[in-house]
This record gives sequence, structure tokens and C-alpha cells, in this order.
Amino acid sequence: MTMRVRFAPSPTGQLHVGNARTALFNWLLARGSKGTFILRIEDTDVERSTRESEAAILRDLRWLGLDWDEGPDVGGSHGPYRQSERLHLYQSYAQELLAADSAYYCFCSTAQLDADRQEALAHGRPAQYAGTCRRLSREQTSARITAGEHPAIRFRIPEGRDVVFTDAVRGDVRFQTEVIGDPIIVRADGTPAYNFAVVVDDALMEVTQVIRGEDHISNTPRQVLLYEALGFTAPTFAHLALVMGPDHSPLSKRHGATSVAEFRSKGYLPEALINYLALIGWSPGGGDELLPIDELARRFSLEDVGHSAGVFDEEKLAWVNRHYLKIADPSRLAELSLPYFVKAGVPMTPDAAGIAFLASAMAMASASVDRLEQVASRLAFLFDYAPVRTLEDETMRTEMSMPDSRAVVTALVEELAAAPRLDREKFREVANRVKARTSRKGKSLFHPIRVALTGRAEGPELDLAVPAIDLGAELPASAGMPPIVGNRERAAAFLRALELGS
RNA sequence: GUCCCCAUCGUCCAGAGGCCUAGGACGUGGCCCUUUCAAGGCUAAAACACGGGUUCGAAUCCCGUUGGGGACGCCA
Repeated sequence: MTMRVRFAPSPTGQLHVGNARTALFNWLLARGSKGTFILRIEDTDVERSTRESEAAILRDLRWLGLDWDEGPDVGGSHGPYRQSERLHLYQSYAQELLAADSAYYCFCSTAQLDADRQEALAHGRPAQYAGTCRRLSREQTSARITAGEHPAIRFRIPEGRDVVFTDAVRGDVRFQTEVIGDPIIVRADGTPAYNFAVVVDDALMEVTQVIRGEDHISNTPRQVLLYEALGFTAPTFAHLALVMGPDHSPLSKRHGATSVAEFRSKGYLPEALINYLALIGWSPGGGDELLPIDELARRFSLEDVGHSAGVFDEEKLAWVNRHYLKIADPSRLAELSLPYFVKAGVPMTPDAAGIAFLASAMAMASASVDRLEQVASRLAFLFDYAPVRTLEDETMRTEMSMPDSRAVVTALVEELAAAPRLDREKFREVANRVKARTSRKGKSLFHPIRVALTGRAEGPELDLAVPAIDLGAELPASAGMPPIVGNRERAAAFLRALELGS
């Protein structure tokens, strides 16, 4: 039998990184063993499900590179893949259970149920369904229905049984049916409830391994019983330990970013997020950590998945991201960083030449930054040069007004007046001549040059930054880039600003 | 409260009875590189939760305690 796995999100919000990890583990298993990866939308909660979040989840999954073989948008032989489009199926299986007396109508009100739960808790009993409607006769039931009541349908959990299932990551897990209340399988409004819909769907879609979060482990015995009552064979289950925040509480908003969309907008690369997520609760072995997704799939195995919850560590994510930033194609990074420039107040709509320029500038930014978001400020000196503003800073003005610094700037202006466009070598020549004229060297030579030419006290290596400035200054307006002031003009403007200020 | 799951450096993993004076990675400290900030290289500190067993021998097996997490919804 070929392997079939699925990821089944409910479209009630953003794709959470914890869920993304669940999707990833399913995907890795499928891709590592020529299996089928199914995407199913669990939208039976009509109140909270939206098409917008379904679209967002699909988009995020695609961004991560997790593609599916069957799903709501691509179809497949076991569809439809939205639970809201499978209602008739649940209806007919519910009738079957009712007919076999494996299920029964329940008329209990929410208020009644709440009261029962309080009562049970108060007496130290498990907070499960009291069984009020369990023994209603067929006559009583039909009488109440004709009278206009709208009952839900509950599954009858058999008494006195031991339910054991073998979890692929944990081994045997055992529950006594005494601690399991009869679950609702169809709500009063006719829609199926989770425990029922998953079983029907996983069975009909011929899912062979159900890999999901540990929060579902206590649902599993109910589902195993449901498979049995429906005459289906249960799949293999695997429950993944949850992803926690730094304080070991479930990862949530107060810990910072939690959704895939947020990490994307902060400038993490999809391959970095994927690689990092795979490292929580699993190890590729051999001491390797930085591996592309297909290699991850090749090495993945459920048996090697850890049993304990893992803390999401954004520092380590950043380290992984730095790695992928370093090996990424510069023009791809240039494209990807566009939104961050816009957000930083540097609007641009570059053409091919503009992108090529940005890509060439990437070398001095992407290797020294955690995230794409930071590229914009790392390269801001190219587009935003304002000596007067720079000298408004007290310490900057004091520093640059010193005779030594001033001499360097003056010499720089004069040398630049005679210099052509600066490339790396030309810049070195100019720097050397300034050095000879001022007999300044090291920091006292290069620092003033840096401030004069970039308007900043720190930034990328001047060897890279200075040529980039002149390269950018030559860009035609048609390149769609903000105007870039050349080195010669910068030096002159800086000296003027310096004289004005003193 | 009841049931279930889990327990190695601050964090993520390796370790499947002797190879462990417990290994790697992130982070942290130090050093180096360096015209700045980063990045990078090297290096150091840092853990088997506790208590009982089993065994010639336990981080590894068993039991208990403690701690953490999950579930107990007409949410999924």
C-alpha cells in the first residue's frame, strides 16, 4: 500500500509555525517515501472559518515550498477536499451509526452540559459527558424530535474497554473507555464535529499515517473506536510534541512572531524557516544541521522524532537564515528586499538595470545581516545622503570638526575632483594619496572618509561601499531607482556643510 | 480534579547498558581578523531533575516523586 499522509488545517486564522512544522513533517515523510501528500481543509466550524484564511494558508504553504498532490485547489481522486463540501458523506455515516445504535440523539442544552461539567469537577470525577440521553428510548427520541427539538448526535463509547493504539513516535498508548465521554459527532445544526469528520475523511481518503500535534493524542481513542464502529481500519498515528515559547508556555503572540506570514514579512527566507523547523524535535543525523529540504526528506523518519516539546528559538532561526542569505542568489535577494526599501521610505521600481545594481550591492549587506528586513538600513547610505543632517549630531560634528578630520576631508575633496568614477582600485589610490597628504592612517584616515562619503559612522567595508556609490550614481533615471549622489559630490557637499557649521 | 504525554548544557539536538573524564549546534564570555558596525575564525564556561531498584556496570531498563505540557467543547 502506498503511503498517504495529509495536513488538515482549519481556516480560522494565519498558519502558525507549529502547524507549519506539522505540515512539514507530513511532507517530509511523503516526499521521502514516494508517498502522497494531501491537503484537506477542515472548515466545519462555519462561525470561524473563512475563505480568506484558507487562501492565506495555501499561500504560506506554497511559499514554504510544501506542495501537495491532492487538495481543494488541485483536486484529486479522493475529493472533495473541503469538509464543507462533504456534508452528505458525514450525514450518511451518522445514519449508519444511529441504525446500529452505536450513536444516539442528545437533547441536552449547553446550560445543562455546563452544569454537569461543574458538578463532575466538584466531585473529582473526569469532566466528561454525563450520559443523560444515553438511554433514551426510540419513542422518547422521536417524540421530542416531532415536538420540534433539534438534537445533536453522540457516539456511544463502549463501556469497560481498553483502547490501545501504537503511536509511531511514542509506542503504545492506552486509555480506559471509562474516562472517555460520548463525543458529539453531528451538531444540532447538522454539521459534523471534528472527531467524526476526521475519521470519515481519513478513512475515505485512504490516509495511511496521521501525523498531527500532541494535543490530539487524547482524541485518538475516540477516533480508534469510531473507525471500529464504522468498519474501517485505523491508520497509523504519530503525535508530535508541541512547539513552545521561551517560557515553556505554548508559543503565542506575546512571544513575538508566531505565524509563517509574520516571519516572511520580517525577512526570513522560506528555506531557512523550513530548515529550522525541521530541527525542532528531530535531527538529520551525522551532526548536520544546515540541509536543503529534499535532503531533509531523504533522511526523515518518524521513529527518530523526539518525544518532548521544543522551544522555538528565534536566535537559532536567525543563524540558519544568515546561512541561506549567504548562499542565496543576489538578484533574488534584491527582488525580495524591495518591499523593505519602500517601507523604509526609499520607494523604488527598478528595471533590470536597477535590480542588477541592487544585486551587486547585496554582497555587502546580505552576508552581515540576520534578515532581509535589515538590508534596507544596511544600504540606506546609498540613497539617503544628507551631510547637514549628519553634522547635526553633536558627537559627529565635534569629531569631524577636529583639524585632523577636516584635513582628511579637504584632501579627499581635492583628490576626488581629479578622479574618475571610483572602482575598488581607484578608491584605494585616492585613499593612499589622502593618506600621503595628511599623514593620517588607519582609523583616523578611514573614519573621516566614511563619514564624509556615507554620512554614517558605521556600515559596510568602504572598499565595497564607495564603488557602489559611484556605480549607483551612474544609473539612468529609467532604472527606476532613487537618485544616488556620487562620491565627488558627496565629499564636496560634506566639506561645505562642515564649513557652514563652524 | 481525572486521564494521557514528556524529562541530557540557558535553548535545539546526539547518546538506543560498558566507546561518556557525556558529543555537536544556537546563544553567552574571551581571543584573532579588521579603517567602523556587522560578518567570519579559534577558544572557554555550561547538562544526564530527584529518590529507589535491576545489573559486574545505567544518561541509557523498571518503579516512585517532583516538574512541565496536553486533553476532558454542539473548537479543531
